Amino acid sequence: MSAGADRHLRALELPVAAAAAALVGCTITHGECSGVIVETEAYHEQEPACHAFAGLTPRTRPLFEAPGIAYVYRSYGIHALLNVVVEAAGVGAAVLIRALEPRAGIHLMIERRGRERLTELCSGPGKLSQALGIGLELNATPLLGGPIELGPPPPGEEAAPALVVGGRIGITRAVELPWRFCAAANRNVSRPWPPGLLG
DNA sequence: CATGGGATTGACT
DNA sequence: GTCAATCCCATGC
Repeated sequence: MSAGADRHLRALELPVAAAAAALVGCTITHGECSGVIVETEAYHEQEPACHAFAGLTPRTRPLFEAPGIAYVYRSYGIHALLNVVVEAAGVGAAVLIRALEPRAGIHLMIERRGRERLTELCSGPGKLSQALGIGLELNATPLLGGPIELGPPPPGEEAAPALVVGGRIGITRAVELPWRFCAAANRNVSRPWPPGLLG
């Protein structure tokens, strides 16, 4: 087994921010569609941007379960957002998958999204759920051996990618936490940087 | 039971 | 840059 082939498994054992960083480069597969994770954010019950901050409720229950299951919830009444639950059972923490680089099932992604440009298929948390056909019915399902599969980096891509770290997007509280992790210079992130900004 | 607010996106000025 | 779509759920009466 080559180095890095179990990175997704090790990520599930880490504190949420480290897990979010480690998951960049790993893969998400649903049916015939798959992609490489290029953007994540960490959420933890001890900070107010996290749903689990409100405590254990019917909505947040999956966040408090054992690591390795999906937390899928509806955002703005329209979009399904996919999270990877991490940290020990009883602790509410999860990694939001914000963007993928499409790798397989691209024709089906195009059909579901109604767009053909590769960078418009999975470049956002709502977009990737639509592209992969992930809905609320997959909330709390396992990510190892379940309908959605969290996998290691593709063969030959086991090296940890360079990351850009910053504040999380689209929230109003705890924006100062540096808990957003993007694959540097990847065109599939939800908010690409202007040309040249990365140096 | 009524209300308000989103971990977003796409269309439009 | 602005803004509406749309619905689950936490909260408060």
